[in-house]
Amino acid sequence: MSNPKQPAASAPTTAITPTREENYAEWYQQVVRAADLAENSDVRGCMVIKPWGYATWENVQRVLDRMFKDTGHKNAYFPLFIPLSYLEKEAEHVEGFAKECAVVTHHRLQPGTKADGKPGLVPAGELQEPLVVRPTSETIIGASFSKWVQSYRDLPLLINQWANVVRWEMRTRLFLRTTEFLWQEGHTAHATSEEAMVETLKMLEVYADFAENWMAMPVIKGEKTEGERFPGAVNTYCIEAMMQDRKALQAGTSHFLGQNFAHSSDIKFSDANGSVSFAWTTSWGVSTRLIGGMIMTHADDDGMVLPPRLAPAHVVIIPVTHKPETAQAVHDYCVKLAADLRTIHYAGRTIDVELDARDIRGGDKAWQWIKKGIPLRVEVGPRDMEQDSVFMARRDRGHKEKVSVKRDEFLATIVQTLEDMQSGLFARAKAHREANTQRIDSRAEFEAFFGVKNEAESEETSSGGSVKGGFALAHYAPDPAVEDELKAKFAVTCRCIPVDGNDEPGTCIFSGKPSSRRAVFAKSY
RNA sequence: CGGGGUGUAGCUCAGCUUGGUAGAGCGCUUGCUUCGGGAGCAAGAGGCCGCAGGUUCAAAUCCUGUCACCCCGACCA
Repeated sequence: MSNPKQPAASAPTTAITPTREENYAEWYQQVVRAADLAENSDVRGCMVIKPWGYATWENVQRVLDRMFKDTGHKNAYFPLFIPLSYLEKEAEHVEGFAKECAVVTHHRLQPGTKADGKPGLVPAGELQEPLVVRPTSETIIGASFSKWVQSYRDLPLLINQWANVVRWEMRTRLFLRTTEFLWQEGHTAHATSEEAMVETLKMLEVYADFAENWMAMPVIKGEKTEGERFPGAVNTYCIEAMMQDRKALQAGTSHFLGQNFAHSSDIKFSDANGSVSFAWTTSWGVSTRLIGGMIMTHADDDGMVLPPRLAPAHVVIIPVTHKPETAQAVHDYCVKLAADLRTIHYAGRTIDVELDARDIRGGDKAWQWIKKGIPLRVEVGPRDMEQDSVFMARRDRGHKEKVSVKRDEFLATIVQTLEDMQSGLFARAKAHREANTQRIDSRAEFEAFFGVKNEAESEETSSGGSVKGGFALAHYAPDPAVEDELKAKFAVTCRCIPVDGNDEPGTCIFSGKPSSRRAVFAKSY
């Protein structure tokens, strides 16, 4: 494939322009579009999740839902609308979310004159009390919990809901931060502080397990410092992943809420001795942001790369049928191959197959699937059929690197091949994180590692290849003032204080105070 | 809410300075030739130039107003 307009030495072409090196943020948008995962809606800040993206989310849901049920949780559904007064009950909670709430004030439209003087429909029937579109559901679920919990025998109460929420963000990006997004939120109530904390950490573990073993995205489990804590929580735990541009992505959170929401929602129970106590609650969630994490962890300059275990389809069969005399036979052969593949079990379901018999050119077709990130592509033409073999390409290898495999062998090894890709993706992502994680032992080293803010920004827009930083592991005695300064000067935040048990005494590189372990610092999404 | 920018075909944009009946590329439709890795040629469909005023014989173009969106900041899963 040569480009007549360019000299022979022209750079290799990529399916996505710009490349990650050239402009990471724009590359991300282009991958989402080229992979047909989602698109912008006419509604500001909202996205349309397209079938390929939604099917990926459905796989996330299916696997996580099983994990939640296996840990004793039940699904339920609570209203989209939250009375304003509910939100006002928990002081920190209001403060945290008030600035980004969509508020419903009317319940009817009627013909009238709009603000711009034109005739049209105008809101009528003002509500006595405005309703807030849930930015999260602690308060309204708390209201139910207070009714459901009377006795210690009602505890623990382990509930999850799959829902949409709305947070009126200033700046949005597909999957990573949209005004409306899909998520799950777990809400639990317990008799003791200890039990609630065990739950909080158990679900953190579930998230880490899912991220690493299903998304192939290595994560660091840790606790947030005060400034990054969920509004109203006593402790917030998180999983943090490193994206290919070395920025951190918070991929999931689990909160120990203490008795804060039990107080504000009046969740009380009588214990075995007949004395009344407030319950201890937790909440935890992951969202469609995970899809953004998958993209930024695995995708390359040719588009999406899906971890096989969560891919909407594992393999696409592309019949090569441009010779009319063999077209029908090839097609029949492919239908049979698809049927046989669909009997094979993999990662909790059967192999999902796309048989792409569309009447478009083969090269174009193959590239569409490359961009969508399907793990395996197999071409079957008359020559392959004669030899009873398929021509297979893996998405984690070069797009020209194809091998002829006997049909039986292909069927016998496909599970192993997919698992191989799955673990390969994880290993690659982990190696990238480790290569860009540094132990930092002084403030000077820290500043050199991240550079000053303005410098970093100009680098980002021009050549992403020289962006400084990554994960810095430094001793730190938590202090909000220090974090404010780091954010202002370096656009760096304390991502978390890891809970991996690797305690190590030292001194804070900012204050010189004693520190019992290293924290993770990074630029973040 | 501050600072910058942009509204023209489904998408990306040119045209505007210097007014003269609407353009390109991609995509789409049809036909022919191609076809084991992003095809070529030909024909075709598709736009009240964001909206409202004004200037003018004449406005995508100049003027005024307005709305929307985008980017940068403050805020965030």
